[in-house]
Order: sequence, then structure tokens, then C-alpha cells
Amino acid sequence: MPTVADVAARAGVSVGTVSKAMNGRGQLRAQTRERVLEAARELGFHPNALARGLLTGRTYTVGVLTTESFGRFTIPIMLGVEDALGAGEISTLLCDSRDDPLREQHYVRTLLSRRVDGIVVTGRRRDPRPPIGELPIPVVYVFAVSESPSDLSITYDDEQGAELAVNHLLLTGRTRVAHVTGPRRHLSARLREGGARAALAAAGLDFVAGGALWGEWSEVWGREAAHILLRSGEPFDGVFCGSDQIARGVADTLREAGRAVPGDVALVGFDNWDVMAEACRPPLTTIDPNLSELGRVAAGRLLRAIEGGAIEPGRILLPCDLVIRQSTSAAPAAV
Amino acid sequence: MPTVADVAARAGVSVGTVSKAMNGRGQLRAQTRERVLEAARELGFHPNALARGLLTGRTYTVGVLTTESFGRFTIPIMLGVEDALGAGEISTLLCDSRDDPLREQHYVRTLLSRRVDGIVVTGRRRDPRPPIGELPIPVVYVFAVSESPSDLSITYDDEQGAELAVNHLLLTGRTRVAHVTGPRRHLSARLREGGARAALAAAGLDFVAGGALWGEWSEVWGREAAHILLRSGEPFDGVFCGSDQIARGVADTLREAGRAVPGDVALVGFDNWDVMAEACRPPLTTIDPNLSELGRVAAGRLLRAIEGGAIEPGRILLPCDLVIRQSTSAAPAAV
DNA sequence: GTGAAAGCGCTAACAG
DNA sequence: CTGTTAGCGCTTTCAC
Repeated sequence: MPTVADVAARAGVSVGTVSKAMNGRGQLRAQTRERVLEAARELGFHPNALARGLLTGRTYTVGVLTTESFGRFTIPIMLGVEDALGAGEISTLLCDSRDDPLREQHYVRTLLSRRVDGIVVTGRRRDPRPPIGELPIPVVYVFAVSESPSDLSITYDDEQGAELAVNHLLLTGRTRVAHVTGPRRHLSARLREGGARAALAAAGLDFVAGGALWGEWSEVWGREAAHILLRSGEPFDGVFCGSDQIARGVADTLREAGRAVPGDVALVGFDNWDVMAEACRPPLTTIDPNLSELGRVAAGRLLRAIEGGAIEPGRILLPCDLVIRQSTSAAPAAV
Repeated sequence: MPTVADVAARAGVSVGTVSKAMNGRGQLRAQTRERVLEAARELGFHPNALARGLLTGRTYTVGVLTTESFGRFTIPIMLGVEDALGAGEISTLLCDSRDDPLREQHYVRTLLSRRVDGIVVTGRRRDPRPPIGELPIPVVYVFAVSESPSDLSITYDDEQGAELAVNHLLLTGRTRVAHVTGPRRHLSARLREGGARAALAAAGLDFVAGGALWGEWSEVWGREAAHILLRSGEPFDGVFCGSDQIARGVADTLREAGRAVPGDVALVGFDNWDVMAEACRPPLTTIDPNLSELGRVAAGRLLRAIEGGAIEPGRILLPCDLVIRQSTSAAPAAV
């Protein structure tokens, strides 16, 4: 591979001049600069980023450390991260710890060895996680928040999302709202339940059927829960589901039991997972946690910290959005 | 950040000795080695990978260049790639070109600048793609195959997968098989159709309903196609679907039309996308293209090329597997 | 305007 | 066994 010396020789200048020409620094005659660039092009010269990083102390590389094997939630986040970083000419080193703390520590060492400018930590679980350690470079936690208050963590607002969902149901005239959601041990399930309950309470209402139905994040559980609701005999005209998969299961069972959605029962999901929400019959109104935006914001903060030095610690909650489809509106259902 | 010099000073030895101790090379007294490692630990020393790479010419880094924004198909592939590379202490630089050739060229330059040891190219489309160019480092194409026969491309065998599916239908006693699949312009759709047709022909049969039904890779199309089949009046007892999403749509429509699956009609999908296959009623028998294995094999080949020098060009087709669930077996359906 | 030289942190010969 | 030294490819003063 050609080096600055090769380019210099070909252009008939010194290596210092080549450096200046390539980086547009210093005082160079336009003609000289052109000659250098020409020589570089002819040789297929790609400046060695390692040598540059060694000298300047910046590698224009950040590490993305995830606990989850490329799952449905981390993907949009990584997309957002890449989006924000790519614009700044920064490359991402991807490390998947598979939820193994040992492997994670190994990756942290690797990233430090590679002198990344900063690290983004993400993962499947919403529950606070132990920090990756005191590092000499800025770190941002996204989706998975750090237990330590001296770290910067960014995630979305489950409670606000749930309130959005319930308020939308109330606005469409529903007053008998049920809640079918995931396992109680999951923080996000508890937060959503709390937000939903609060929104109902503000309207002087409470969940029907004696409260939330806790279960799994699956369609199978959604179908089962809907059967439970129907069998209970208690009337209901709205269901807020903890996930789109659950909502889809509920929708299927309701339809097969002869309950029209949204005519008899309005349905709101959570996640805005396109595959689920759009294939649902009818297409699903749901809460979008804006995961890509989360990633973008996290990367933006990291960049600022890299440029500026220190990071401002704290927990940032980004708002969710309501995405209205036909499971709560009067539009005619699809095929 | 501490350097070898700091460690050397603290341990009371020279930098050369530190290097030997850290890398387990050369002849060192065990006691000296221990003293150095101790000093390194105390200082929190992480050897600078850039400096090492600059000197040795190897960075223990490979680039993963994908055209797709972390989609459903590339994810398992990247997982497999990471799997094989992580074992070799190799880090991956992730670059998402978003199907933009300009962006792709930019990333190629970036990767060359960073002196990656090799590149894995992947992407959503199965149709052959233009190569990323003549590079001084080994490149492996996976899933997305290169147009150039001098490149190494690895993908799965669509035809063999389709044959597997149809032969399984035949084995369960079905003789009137329909085929519902994606757009005809997609190579994978055409290959699967060809494989399925060949398998039927080997048994002296052909598709019912005058041939394959070409459409979209969606549930909506699956539902629509099932209606078309039912309305045609032509009897059928098996459907091979080009994707799990299509199969799920077909399953829903058949059930609602009173046709039992697998009692009246057996159903086979393609992809083994767990979310779809498992939530389907009944759970779906399908073809698994073993994408993670694809990634592992690709990374393995790349590693060999990195160690050994040149890459052996060619096109490798890995076999698909049949995953049997209840849409073709007699077991009782779930909820 | 351009060139010469120092040095980023590390490894690998070669001395001792 | 351990220390010394010469670079890897680049940027950056500082002379000219």
C-alpha cells in the first residue's frame, strides 16, 4: 500500500507537503496541491488512519456495546446511532456481549485498546444495569439505563407513552378500558401500567376486570388474555396492550368472537413494530417509542462529549408518539 | 493513558521487556514477567492497538459492509459473522450503505484507510450485485452474491430449499399443491418456484391453479392469494409459500374459510422467521435458510484468506433445512 | 511556500 | 535473560 512517501516522490515534493495537501492545511500553492492530489489518485493512496490516530490521539471511532444479539429493539437504536455518527465521519465498532458480563468486560478492554473516542452502551432490558466501569472516555447508555447517577442514560418515557394511549382511547369515547401486558417483573410493563392507570384516574376511571392482565410479550398470550376478558363477562370497549404482539393476539380473538374492532372495542398497542401493526386486522393504532431518535440523540450527546471533554450526567426520557391506524378509528377494515 | 514506557518505569525494566511480558514472547524470567504484569494492572495499561497495527500490518479488524439497514435477513448473518470473528479476537467495523453506491464507495475507502484485514459484504437483495472493486485485501460476499466470478460469494440454495418443502408435502400424501410467492422480479422467488416445480415434476405432478401465484412478500398478499385459490374452485391439499409471512396470511384465510390446516390443507413457509412461524395458527412448518451459518462460514473463509493470503473464488450454496411444525403434521393445534 | 526532523506507542532485531 | 535501537506512516513545528 502506498504511503505519503510514495505520493511525495511521485509528486516531487516532501512528505510534509503531501500531508498539508491531503488535509487542506497550511499555505500551499494551488498548483502544488493539485499535483499532490493527482499523484495520490494515481497511486490509489489511502492515508493510514492508524498512523494518524496514533499521532493525533483521536481515532474517529466509537464502540457500540450491546447486550443483545441484534434484536428488534436494538436494531433501530443502532440505526439512529450510525446515522448521527456517520455524518461526523465516525466509524462504529460493534460488540455484542450476549448479556455475558465477562464478555462485556473483555470488549471494554478491546475498545480501550483500540482507543475509541467514546462508547455507546445499549441492550434489550429496560431495567437499570450496572455501569461498564470508570472509563477515561465518554460513555452514553441508551435504552438500557445505567444504575449510576453519574452516567448519562437516555431512554423513552414508558409512562408518558401509556398515558398517550389511554387518553386516545378516552378521546374516542371509551370508558371501560382493559390492560393486557407482559410480565410484572419487567420495569417497562410496570411503568406502562402505572402511566395507563394514572391517565384513567385523571378521568375518574380505573381498569375493568380488576386491573391489568400480566403475562408474556407474545401473540399467544394476547389471544389467551382476550379469552379471559370475554369469559369474565365484564363489558369493555377499549384495550390498551403492552406490546403490538399482544395487541395482535387480542385483535384476532376479538374478531373471531364476533366483537368488531374498533366498532365494539378499540385497541392500542405499544412499539409500533411495523410488521405486526400493519399485518394486524385491522391495522393497529400503537405507541411509537422512537427508538431511532433515541439512538440519534445518544450519539449526538456522545459526539458533544468527545469534542467538548466531559459528559453531563443524568437520565433523559424522550417522549413517545401516538400512531393512529384503524384499530381505534372508524375507517373500514382491510382484507 | 499509560504507555509501555510508564509500565517499564514502574516495573523497573525496559520497554522491550514490557512488550515481551505482555505478549508472552521471548525468554523472560517468570518473576520479571509477573512484575511487569503487576505494574500494567496497577496503571490500568491497555496496549495501544493502533501502534501495534501500524507496526505489524495487521489490525485484527474486519469491515462488515451491508446494504440493508439492519434488516431481518442481515441480522442473523451478522450474528454468525460476529460469532466466528469474535472467537478470533477480531473486531468488526459496521458500515451500512443504505443501498447507496456512493455511500458504499465512501465506506470502502474508510475501511481501507483503517487497514481492516478483510471485508464481508452483505445485503438484502439476493440478485447478484456489482463487486465493491479490486481491493488489496480479501473480500467475501454473503447472501448478496457478487456478479464477478473472481469473487467468493456464499449464499443458501433456494432451489434445494424449495425441493425440501415440496418433497415434504408429497411425503405427507399431498398431491394437489399450490404455490404462493413474492414478486417474479426477485431471483429468490424464481429459484424457489423452479425448485418446487422440479420436485413436483419428479413425482409426475405440476402446480394446481395453473402455476404459481406471484405477488408480494406480505401477509396481506397471502390472505388475498388464499381467497383466489378458494374462489378458483380447484381442489388443493397443500400450499408451499415463498415466505413465512405469506404462509401466515394463507393460514388465516383458510381457517376462516373453514379449511383445516393441516387436516384439509398442509402448509409450508420459507425463512423460519420465529415470530411468524410460531405465532401462526397452527405453528408453521417452514424452510430454514440457516442464515447464521452462512455468516459463520463466510467469516471462516475470510479468516482463512487473511491468514493464508489469497481467497479461493467461487459461489458456494449452503443447504437449507426443513423445520417441521404443526401446519403439516397431525398434532393438535394450539390456542 | 516548502522541506527537514521530531515523535505518537509499539514490536522486533540485535547487543550485551 | 534484559536493554537498546530502529522504524511502522503520519502530522506538526520550525527553518529556510
